[in-house]
Amino acid sequence: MRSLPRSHLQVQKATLPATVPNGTRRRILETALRLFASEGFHGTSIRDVAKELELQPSALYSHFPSKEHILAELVQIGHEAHHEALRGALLNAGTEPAEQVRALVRAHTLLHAAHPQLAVVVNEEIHTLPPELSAPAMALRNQSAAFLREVIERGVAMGRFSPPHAVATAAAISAMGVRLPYWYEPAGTLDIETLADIHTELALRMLGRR
Amino acid sequence: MRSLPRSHLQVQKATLPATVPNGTRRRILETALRLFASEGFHGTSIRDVAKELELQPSALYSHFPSKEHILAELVQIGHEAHHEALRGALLNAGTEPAEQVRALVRAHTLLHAAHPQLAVVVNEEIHTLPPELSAPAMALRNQSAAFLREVIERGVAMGRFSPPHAVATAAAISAMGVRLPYWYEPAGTLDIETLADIHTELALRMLGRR
DNA sequence: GTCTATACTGAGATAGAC
DNA sequence: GTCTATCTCAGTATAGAC
Repeated sequence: MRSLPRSHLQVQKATLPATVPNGTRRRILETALRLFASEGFHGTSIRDVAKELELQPSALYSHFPSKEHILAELVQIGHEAHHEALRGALLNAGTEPAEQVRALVRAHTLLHAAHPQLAVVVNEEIHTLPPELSAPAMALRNQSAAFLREVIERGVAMGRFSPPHAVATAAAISAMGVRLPYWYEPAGTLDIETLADIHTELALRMLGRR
Repeated sequence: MRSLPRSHLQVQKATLPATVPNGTRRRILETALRLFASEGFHGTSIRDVAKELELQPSALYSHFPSKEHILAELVQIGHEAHHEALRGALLNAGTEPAEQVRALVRAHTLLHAAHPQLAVVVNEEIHTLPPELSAPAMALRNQSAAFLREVIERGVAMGRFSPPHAVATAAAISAMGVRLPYWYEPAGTLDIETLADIHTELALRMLGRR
């Protein structure tokens, strides 16, 4: 390997949500995920993936019709897990805007901390997919973004929040989670529950909750 | 083009800081920057760059010894501009921690808003460089990160700031700027001066300034 | 579902004339 | 400093046997 890896992302075992069934297909996805996160999609060849799995390159084509379809599946899995986590969090959060923000930020942060490689690949490589392969994920992404936006707008309307700018503040809150895989190391001193608490506190401070 | 481009990044003229002298070398860097931002480093071929410039591929090798060296130059330019902007801002900011944070966040945000493609390429592709080519930029990056970290630590020590966690809050403040190119469109209703004000306000709220 | 073998294409880079 | 021509290799993917 000639390139400079993302150090802690590379060594970590690439974790996929439990929703993906075991078997060769899952092993392909896990291996591709780790390599895509470390070397990028275009920087990883079908041969690299096959070698890691001790398979011949041709064997992969029994499971996926193309390398792009492997990426598309990862992108879809990531977006489904994210959307499901936010939806579930909101469902159990009561009606108070501050509680809803807490639930959303907590879920957003925990997911990015638990699946850092998936987050990196999903966010950096979705643009390399042709539109027909990325469309379902993009739809989910828009819905997930709307969760936070709507909670903030409702909190503002109810007089609970006073952010300097609703859209920019929503982006800032989301950015905390999205950037997590680039600096946070789960093996360090800061555990992910504490981190989620910190992010909820930062989000509520940005929103000027009263 | 088969891939889904980052819509507004693709159409925008790729801007390089004024420090890069005019000439063929600059034109190569600008074109490579636009293509790398849209298609990724590995997704862009030397032939793509040459075609866009109406040159033969071999002509590029009179200006750069390899494709990787083009990327390395862009990464270096980006890090130098960033470091220079933060250093200059801090120099003119007085001694009050809140003023220093304001200056740093303002510079950080303005730079990411003014050079979105450069920010994207620098952050997503620096890892594809071999360590010897990325080392100078990595050194600058560490110094730039230290600016904000030290101002926050000093503010905490002086009793001016009360962030829930200094490191995580510094990361959150930085993330606002880094994620800007992925959602902010300069052509829209939110001008970059207002945006910089919003980000400084958000940063100071996160820090709990009194 | 995995293998061996290979087709085909596009990649980065170089040689040498002008 | 740019051109034409070309080398060499690695890439995705397929054919057909087991």
